[in-house]
Amino acid sequence: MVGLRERKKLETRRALSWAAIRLVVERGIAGVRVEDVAEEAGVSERTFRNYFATLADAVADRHLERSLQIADELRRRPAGEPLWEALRRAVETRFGLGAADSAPDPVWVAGVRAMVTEPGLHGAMQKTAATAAETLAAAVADRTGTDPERDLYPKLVAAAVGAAVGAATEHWLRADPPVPMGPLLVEALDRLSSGLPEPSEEDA
Amino acid sequence: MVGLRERKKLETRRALSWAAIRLVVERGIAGVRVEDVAEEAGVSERTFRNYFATLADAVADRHLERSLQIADELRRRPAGEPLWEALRRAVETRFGLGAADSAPDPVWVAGVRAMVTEPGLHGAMQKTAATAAETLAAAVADRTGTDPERDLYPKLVAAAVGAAVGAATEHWLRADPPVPMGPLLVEALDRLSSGLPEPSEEDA
DNA sequence: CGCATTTTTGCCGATCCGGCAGAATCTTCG
DNA sequence: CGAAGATTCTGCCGGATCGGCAAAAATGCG
Repeated sequence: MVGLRERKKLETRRALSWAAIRLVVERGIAGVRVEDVAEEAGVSERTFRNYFATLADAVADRHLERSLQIADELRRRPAGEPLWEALRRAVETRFGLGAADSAPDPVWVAGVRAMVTEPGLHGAMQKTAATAAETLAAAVADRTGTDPERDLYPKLVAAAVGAAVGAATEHWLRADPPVPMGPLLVEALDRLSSGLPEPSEEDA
Repeated sequence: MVGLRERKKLETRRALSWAAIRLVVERGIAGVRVEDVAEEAGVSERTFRNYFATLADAVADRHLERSLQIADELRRRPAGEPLWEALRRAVETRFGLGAADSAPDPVWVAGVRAMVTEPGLHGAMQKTAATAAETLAAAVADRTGTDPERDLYPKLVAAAVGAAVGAATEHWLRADPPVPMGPLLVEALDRLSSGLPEPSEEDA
């Protein structure tokens, strides 16, 4: 039972985050004040601060929400499925933007590009990655019967997956001509689960 | 030929960073103002800002310097050595604190603990990791004859190694009773280079 | 020593940041 | 429905951050 309150809160949060993304894409982070974002979202500056500590956090929030869904999706995969298979599917489902058939939301793509490009956003992005990794580690631990507190394994897997997604994203943004995201993700994860052997020859 | 100028500049930088670490360990990040750090290091607050954008950056700077050395060390490894062997040695050399024989610097350990513990430092730490990963990726690319711009491989490896070091560090800090860092690092990297297979049974 | 270059510093306005308390809004319960 | 209770929004405010600017100090060089 989600009351009106919860819903409005989430609405405000998303409105603020989207406003922050739009404005930062438009003017660059240096040209955006917290006040501007608050106004764009129709709340006071003080309210902005009730939701986010910094402008960068607001920008990164949409990315965080997406990232956290990987763990959700992993838990949703059938129990019998091998871990890396499940991880690949989970990541593909939640991050496989830019498929050949459906064009991704241009605002979102511009937003991601800004997040990767603007140095002022890197901190928040990395913090996002860390949070997502922790959540994913818990899901991996549950699936593999390990303990995040005692075993190195789940956090290692989570961090490695995060690294793979990050590397794939960066590569995807740079790609010219554009390539679909899905295959890049699959390639990165497959390499990971094969132990990252040195590429034998030119595999351009 | 490094002039007096260069040397003094580096000295000031390190003095500021160490001062920041000491004070943050002592009072927590919330209890430290930039002004305090500047005073402790014997320079003006404005000068602090010539070196670091934020207090957190100053704290993380020693860690950054260490992290960048992994790439140096990798380049120093013999060319014939397999990549993962070289990576393991490089990481072990630069990060293998807490060996059974020599106790690590307590101030440094407390500093690392603070960096991992204090949420206010996470952003700077992650930024550090990202910078180090980029540098390491370049070294990996050189060694494997790949191109960081075109190939996914070097960044993927660098990010994965960073993840392994991070997971090992976190685990090391939590370990009670304390365990030496070296073996943890080796374990993490070996698992990586074996494709992170699911742990078969209880391997407590 | 005297000049060129680089670094340090004080000054200052814009902005950030978060505690506080009252107003506004939603929720629960009689 | 209406009042009490809980939560959120907002204005106010002072301390701290942040970075541009130009004068002063330190360093390097001929």
